[in-house]
Amino acid sequence: MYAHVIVDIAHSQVDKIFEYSCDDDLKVGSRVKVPFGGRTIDGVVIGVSENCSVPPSKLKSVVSVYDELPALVPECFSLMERISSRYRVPKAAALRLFMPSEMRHGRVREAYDNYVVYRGEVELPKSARKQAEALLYLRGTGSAELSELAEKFGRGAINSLISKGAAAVERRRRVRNPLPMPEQPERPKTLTFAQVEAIKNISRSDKCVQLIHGVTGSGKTEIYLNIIAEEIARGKTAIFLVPEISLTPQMLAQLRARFKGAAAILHSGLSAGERFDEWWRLRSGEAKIAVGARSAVFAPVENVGAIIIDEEHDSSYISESAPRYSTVDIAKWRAEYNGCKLIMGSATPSVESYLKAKDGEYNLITLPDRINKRPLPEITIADMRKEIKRGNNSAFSAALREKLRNTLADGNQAIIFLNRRGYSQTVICRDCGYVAKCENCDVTLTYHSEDNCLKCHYCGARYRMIDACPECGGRHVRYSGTGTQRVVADLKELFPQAKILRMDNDTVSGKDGHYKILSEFASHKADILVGTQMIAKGHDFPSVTLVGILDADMSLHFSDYRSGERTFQLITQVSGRSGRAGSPGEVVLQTYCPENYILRYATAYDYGGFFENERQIRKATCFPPYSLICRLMVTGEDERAALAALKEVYSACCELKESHPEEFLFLNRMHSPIKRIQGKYRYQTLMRLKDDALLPAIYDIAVKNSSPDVLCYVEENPGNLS
DNA sequence: AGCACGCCGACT
DNA sequence: GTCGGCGTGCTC
Repeated sequence: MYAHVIVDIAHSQVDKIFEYSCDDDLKVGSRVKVPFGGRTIDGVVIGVSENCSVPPSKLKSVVSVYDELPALVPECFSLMERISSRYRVPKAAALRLFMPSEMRHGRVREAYDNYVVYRGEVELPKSARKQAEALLYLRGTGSAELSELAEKFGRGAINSLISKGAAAVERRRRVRNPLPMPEQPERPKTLTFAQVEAIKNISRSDKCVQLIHGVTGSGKTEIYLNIIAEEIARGKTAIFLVPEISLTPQMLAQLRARFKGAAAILHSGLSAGERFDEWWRLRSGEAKIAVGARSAVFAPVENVGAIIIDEEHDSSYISESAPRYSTVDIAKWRAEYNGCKLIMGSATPSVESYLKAKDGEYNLITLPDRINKRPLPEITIADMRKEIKRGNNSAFSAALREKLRNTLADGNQAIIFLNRRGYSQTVICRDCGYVAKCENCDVTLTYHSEDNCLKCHYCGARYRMIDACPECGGRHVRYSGTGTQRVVADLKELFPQAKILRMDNDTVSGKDGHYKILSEFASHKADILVGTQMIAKGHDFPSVTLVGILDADMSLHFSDYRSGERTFQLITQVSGRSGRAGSPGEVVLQTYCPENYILRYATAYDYGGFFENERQIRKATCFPPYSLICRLMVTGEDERAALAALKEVYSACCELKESHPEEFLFLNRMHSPIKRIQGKYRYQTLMRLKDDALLPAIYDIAVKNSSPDVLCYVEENPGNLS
């Protein structure tokens, strides 16, 4: 037999099938070790054949097979083909998506513990006190972990019992369980009429993609869980995707209560071992539901009955490193392959998806009310220009302060949202205007008070705080702008008795970081949660009755066609954290431009109005989804080499424009707004295209001009243009 | 991607 | 005379 192998080298020159002789029982999908150019490397068997197309002189044989059960399910190969051709990456790069990275090179394995098992009584000398104690204990428990026994009774005593035959050592598999929690009681929930109707609507629909537009708190999660339960009952599996970090304690508890061990978590926060074990639980069929962030769309499940993408609009569903796949694309392909439905949900669907639903490509399900007709929180606009005129220079409007005081007095919780980490935005010299910048990146540094230093939020570099201006020697160095740290400090002064938690990139470092902060807040161990973007997503905190949005218009001023959409989504999502249980919630939205139409629609919870307005603007100006923005990035440490590559790339794009003038709405080359990140210069060719017809050609230009020292890549409708 | 093979400059 | 620079080419 001959194995057709893709070797684990993601390079165009070896992006082909290599043949090896192998045993007759080698299964397609197996991970193997193969000799390759004088060394041994990993590969994946994508097919086997009776005959061989390479000359015998070249032929070598498979060295070893990693797993009994082939790691890859058959579906992977069709996905591999589509990914590698759609995103122009070598097949090996596409294959890597299907396995946790730690599994490559066989770095992680199953974990085992040594157990001591009781075998029976033996005659012990009177003097052997410890042995007698240990034996008594062991008789009671039947078996116990070796390390635990050794600690209790001494390793010597245990060894003696083993040699006398009273006990034996047994190796037992230990399945590493991420975020272990006590057994969750099943809480039977009766569905509302609207939820039942939504589920019926979905099952009746003959369309592949279902879009649930449901206001925050309308009970989308319960709909997902019911659909999953139905599919599991039919013997199918399910994939449940949530945005990057929103695998909240509540969500986990619900899943565990409902599905027990049938749910497996795939998440970047897991340890290598935990991810390995969860992955194999899915692969072996023991677990049926893959829950996780975008990479879980590649979960090793067969016979998929439903794929769910919660918070469909979230930017974390687009991969930011090669292959730059869209999770929705992959999910559609998998749904197609399995003949199942893709169910996407959001309170603020992306303009693109909502348009597809309106146009009839997706089935649209609308849930206009919160559960039990609970009202959406009322949003009060605080005009910060007036506050300043009144002499209030603090970060908090009078209205927000007042409402915070009341909320705390009532024993409720509040969330304060702002989009800026650190203590203050930056330090500026009042004498000459000098602003501290990172040496490796073209961005200003942010002051962090806890370690009294300046940090770069792009590369993480730390610099000593300056007390004099390095340019002019002036001593009037001042902070400007407010960050989360500063807000916490100010709040502590205003409300010394309140317990305040901060959640941003600085405080959630490490495994389970988010989980810890969120569960601390959820169990009411703090009164106020201050945070960035990451507190906006899908969390359910029943006692939160006040949400303060400190800089609502910050994201409005980015020169980006999606800034309006993002601001609307952000305000709606953050507001949705308020008043989810008993008492009605409130929101204070602070802004310097209260008349802005996006803020008007957001405060009125008018998604329909927002969408129609936005759609007309996009159509009139020819922006996505009525066109495709394509950014061809050129980055490298050597500025001259990068510029040379940019020139090549740009002239290739110009040629393309000449042969297809009707496709191009815009074409230009330029510096990226941030000229350097982590020591790499960044140039770009920016295009706006009528449709995706020329995409393959543009990917081609990027691939052809990439070299070891200059990286070229394509971004489609990039989320930000920094 | 690695690691061979291969052809020209400054050293024990 | 050789050691080593990294330019092309191949890996079943």
